[in-house]
Amino acid sequence: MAGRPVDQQRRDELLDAVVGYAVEHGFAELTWRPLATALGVTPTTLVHRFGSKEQMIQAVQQRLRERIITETAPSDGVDLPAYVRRVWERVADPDRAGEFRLFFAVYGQALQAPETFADFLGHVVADPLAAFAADSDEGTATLVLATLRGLVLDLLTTGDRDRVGVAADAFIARLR
Amino acid sequence: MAGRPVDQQRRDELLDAVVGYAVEHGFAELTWRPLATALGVTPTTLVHRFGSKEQMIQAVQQRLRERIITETAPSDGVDLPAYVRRVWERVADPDRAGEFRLFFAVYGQALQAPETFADFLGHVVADPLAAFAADSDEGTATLVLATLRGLVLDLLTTGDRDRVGVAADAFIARLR
DNA sequence: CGATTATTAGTACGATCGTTCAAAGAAATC
DNA sequence: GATTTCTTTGAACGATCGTACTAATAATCG
Repeated sequence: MAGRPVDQQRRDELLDAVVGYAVEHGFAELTWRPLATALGVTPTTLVHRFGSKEQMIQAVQQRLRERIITETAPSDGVDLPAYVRRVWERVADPDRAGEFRLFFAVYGQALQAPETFADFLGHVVADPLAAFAADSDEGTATLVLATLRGLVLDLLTTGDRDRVGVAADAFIARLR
Repeated sequence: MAGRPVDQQRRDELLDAVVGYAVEHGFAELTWRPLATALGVTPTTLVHRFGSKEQMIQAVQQRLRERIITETAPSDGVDLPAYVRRVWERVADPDRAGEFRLFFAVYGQALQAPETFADFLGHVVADPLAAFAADSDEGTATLVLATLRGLVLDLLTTGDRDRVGVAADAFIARLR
């Protein structure tokens, strides 16, 4: 008594397309009709797939976490400065700028609707913190995470790779 | 040939009320009718006062900058560590948490709509950076700003004042 | 006083929002 | 082949959105 099986590949493909649309057009413009038009489907298809807009948003932020937060780990046994440098090079990658802009857009909205984004807020600090704390103490891990996030914010705002790069180098050098 | 004079006090009062509403209800819920109802006026009053919703948003983010970014300056001649500590104590003030949540909500949206928020993005880093750079070099100023912003993000997310406070202390101590 | 401008209100318009409903084709099991 | 489940569609609903228009009242200048 099993009907047509779930097409997981199609579901992942749809979610990735939604995230891509959000990266391009902004988190605030994530509405059924323009999104569906851009994806070449009807709004009903998206509604059926995600259930509701809030559930779709939850799926998007969860995928974002997978793409961004999980990128932090693991350290592969190298020492902390080398580990932090590698993470920095990843998060400062210009190809990732769109993803991080969306990340901070979701983050900002999450801070103003904590109950709706409880999942996001529960992991956005705790997960990378645990990764950094494995190679240092909790205070240093907190500092590393905060500094990296702040530097990325600066980079996304000003685009000044030279100045921000110097600051990142100085920070990493001081970790030794 | 001058008619009734502009009531600047009333205008400031209205803008402050709008910012207060945004702090409470979130940046995403900033729409004419619920806002007007909460403020005890009609939507038309707000439209006439601010011109359009986009102009109102611009006014809100400008007021936010005045409240938050300007709070960073000045250093009053004390050395950098003492200056940074004083700024940290201000931005970590629990009474300011609502304002900073709104700040990061606006910031996140600004990153995804740079042309609309050009004013905000043009000042959000440059202004405090100039304040910190007056007492240090550009690299250190960049690092200080990024770290403070990141620590505030952590604090708003987790509320873990102890852990974040330890990290802030360690950072400031390392500035000497 | 008359002219002018600011402030506030009431009404209404078109657009877009999220969501629901009925229905058709596709892919699996029995 | 009948049944079941997944996928997708088109049409439509009520609600809310930003905004324009008209008008009344208040405060200033000439």
